[in-house]
Amino acid sequence: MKITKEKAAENRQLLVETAARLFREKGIDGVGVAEISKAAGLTHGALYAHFPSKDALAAEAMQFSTRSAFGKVTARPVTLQELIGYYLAPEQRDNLAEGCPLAAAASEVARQDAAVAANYTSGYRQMVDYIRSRLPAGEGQQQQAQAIMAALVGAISVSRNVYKSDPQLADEVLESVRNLLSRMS
Amino acid sequence: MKITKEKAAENRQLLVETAARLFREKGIDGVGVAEISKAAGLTHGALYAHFPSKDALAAEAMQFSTRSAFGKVTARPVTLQELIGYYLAPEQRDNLAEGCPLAAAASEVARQDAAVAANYTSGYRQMVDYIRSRLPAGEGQQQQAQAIMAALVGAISVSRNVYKSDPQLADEVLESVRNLLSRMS
DNA sequence: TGTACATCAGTGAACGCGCGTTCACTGATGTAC
DNA sequence: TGTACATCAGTGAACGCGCGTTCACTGATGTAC
Repeated sequence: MKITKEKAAENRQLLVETAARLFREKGIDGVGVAEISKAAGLTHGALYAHFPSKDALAAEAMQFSTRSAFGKVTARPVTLQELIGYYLAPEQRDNLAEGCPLAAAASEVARQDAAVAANYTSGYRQMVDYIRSRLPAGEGQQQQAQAIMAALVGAISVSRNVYKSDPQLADEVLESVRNLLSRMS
Repeated sequence: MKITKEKAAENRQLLVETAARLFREKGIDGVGVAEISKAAGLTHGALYAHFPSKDALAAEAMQFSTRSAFGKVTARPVTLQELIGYYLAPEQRDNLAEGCPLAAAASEVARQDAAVAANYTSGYRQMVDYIRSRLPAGEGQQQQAQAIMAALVGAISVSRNVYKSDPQLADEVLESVRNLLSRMS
């Protein structure tokens, strides 16, 4: 049952988007190709018509989710202050599936396929460049931007990890890093 | 072939230590009970004589590794400056198996058993308290300590993730956060 | 425009494999007499 | 101290299950005439 080229392209894109969501939610090793395919309304055989392997899909999903997260941040002009507030909101922490992949895969990427890691690195660089563009000109701009991005990733990650046993502590983590970064920018 | 109580206790401890190392190195979902048992010189059956499930072992391993990492940090009196330098050294990044579990499991704990998460939270609190004790007295001490710990976790995680595609960038991340935290403490 | 056929996205059964867990069994240790 | 027996840490085969991947097949689409 062949379908139109247009529909096939749609299905491919749907697989990437579904994978990007599920990988962030459950981890790359935490979801199978069957689950991804089913969630996209297809069978796993169809997935292999579009991607040579799960790793290849993971690499493309990482690219998609970094771009998508970056797009949300840069949709309209925001100050660094607003960016930090947006990134470290409890809603971001609780929205794993659509959140920043740099945090969602924080301890997983180093163990993944090289292509996945390469796309993670690109996503990180893109965010650092954007943060840098919002910093006052001067020496150490690049370093500051890198430190801010790393602190954001750490804050969201730790907040998620302690959330189940101590939701109040989880909120405090976000607030603390928000204050730390505000004081210095 | 029963063995002495003493030897059995040793074997149990060996399983915990081996698991703590392997879980940090490959992720909790990335190692099986067979691999852990074999690395400890036992069979998986023996593992189940000591622990009711892999989750139970994971919880104990998390407790062990947080304590062990904390012990290394507090072995001798150090300033906050030294702590940050120690934690954000490239050697720490490259020594996943014996490093800080708060970073090694950064994006994995939220998806794990509640007992694992609870021990992660205890470990985090312990580190925050220690950092706090090294901060100059004053308002916002607790917040500062939390922010520092989160930034440390983020820096190590991001540095590990970008290392494979860009080792130089990985070093820059560590240096940037080192500078950020130095400037404010 | 109508017909014949090649293409190929998608289906679903099957593959080998490793997972966490269970369980009957072993045999040296630890204990009771 | 010596003997008889209960205990239980550890072994290894087996369990059902889900994993990533392969492949023969289907049938509507797209193309060539």
